[in-house]
Amino acid sequence: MSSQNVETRTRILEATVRMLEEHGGRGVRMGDIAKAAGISRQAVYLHFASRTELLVAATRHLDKVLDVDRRLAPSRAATSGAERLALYIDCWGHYIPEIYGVAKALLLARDADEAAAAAWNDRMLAMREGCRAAIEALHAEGKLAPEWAPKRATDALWTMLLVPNWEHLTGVCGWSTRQYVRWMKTVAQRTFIQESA
Amino acid sequence: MSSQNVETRTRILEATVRMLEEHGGRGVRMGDIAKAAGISRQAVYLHFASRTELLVAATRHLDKVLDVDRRLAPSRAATSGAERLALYIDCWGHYIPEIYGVAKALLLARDADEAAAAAWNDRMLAMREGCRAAIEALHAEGKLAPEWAPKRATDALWTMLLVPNWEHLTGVCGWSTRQYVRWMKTVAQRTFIQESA
DNA sequence: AATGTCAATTTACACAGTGTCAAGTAAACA
DNA sequence: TGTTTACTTGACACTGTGTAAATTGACATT
Repeated sequence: MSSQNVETRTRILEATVRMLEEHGGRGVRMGDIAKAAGISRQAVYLHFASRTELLVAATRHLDKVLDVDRRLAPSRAATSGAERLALYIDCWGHYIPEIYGVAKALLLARDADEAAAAAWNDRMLAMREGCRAAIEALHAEGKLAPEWAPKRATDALWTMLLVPNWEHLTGVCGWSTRQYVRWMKTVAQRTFIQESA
Repeated sequence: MSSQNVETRTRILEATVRMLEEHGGRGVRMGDIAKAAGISRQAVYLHFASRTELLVAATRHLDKVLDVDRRLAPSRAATSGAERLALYIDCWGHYIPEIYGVAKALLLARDADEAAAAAWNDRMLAMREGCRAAIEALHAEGKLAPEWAPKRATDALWTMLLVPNWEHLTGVCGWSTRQYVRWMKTVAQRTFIQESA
């Protein structure tokens, strides 16, 4: 793998991310990406075996560039379950708009391609892990509202935070991401945190 | 339009609904539907100009068969805002699994076809109207939690009740529809109904 | 200077699914 | 008998993905 090879690969990934961002993840073809990267469509296949593989690689590339781990640090450092929950929602809620183009493309590819579905699943399972940790922190403090088993609460929080909900609220309803985050925090607090007398 | 014509049209619609139910709205082609209806693929185009048009007609057909209006009656007859909200969630929550196949197909077609997107939008706006009415009923009683403007609360409830959330909870998380309905009611109550002292 | 290697190019094509078009058929009806 | 209606068959255009083969141009090795 020569350095030329790596450079071209990176250029393709950057072009992919750029194009997907610009077009909201819709209607971007292999040829469009190739053109944006300044190479031929077929040359893209020298680096990525399929469209899905390219999308998955673009997702990973973007995660690296945006440094997910650093962003998650505040939530991990929280001193209470309630704080951890709020900080996690903050982090994820502001992350969504930055990955939206690529995420949407993968989300769409999912319908046609099993591999894309699996890749998206993986990603969402990683996100679920954050939800689980926040719920677990609450549970450990005895602050999880008593009617929720931790697993069930995790599923519920996980579902609330799914990309399509952000998409609908900001796209169709016209909310800002800030409003979205605020609503998610409110609902999560009222739903999962035990009311203290 | 002869009676022969109408009969065939109905047969196509029924085959469409059946096939989409069976396959969860995925991977059903025009040829498959034609075969299920006992006619040639091209004959389908004598009745419906495009796949999208067929899907939209199938949606309407199913709505008629399942009699949405009758189902909504209990919610409309509710004597309090809280009751109206709960009954609406009940009604819609149990309706989703019955329309899921067709709804999913339309949801998928949306990505490629503007007309499908518009049709789905229409449908969802009708659903929103139910949300609005429930929130409005709460608001009229002074029971809407004070931090929510009615429009914003409507958007929030609307989003919660979107099909993908049901899909995720019942599909990926393995919840039953009953559990889904229960969780939605709980969240809606805690989020939108003012805590009385 | 000849040779080999490698990235990338161009051209061509297979495949799936939608939608169109033209010609033909079979029954109903005037 | 001729016409209309509903449908059939078969062929084909279009789009986008993915595959394959022959070619070019730059570099490195010997």
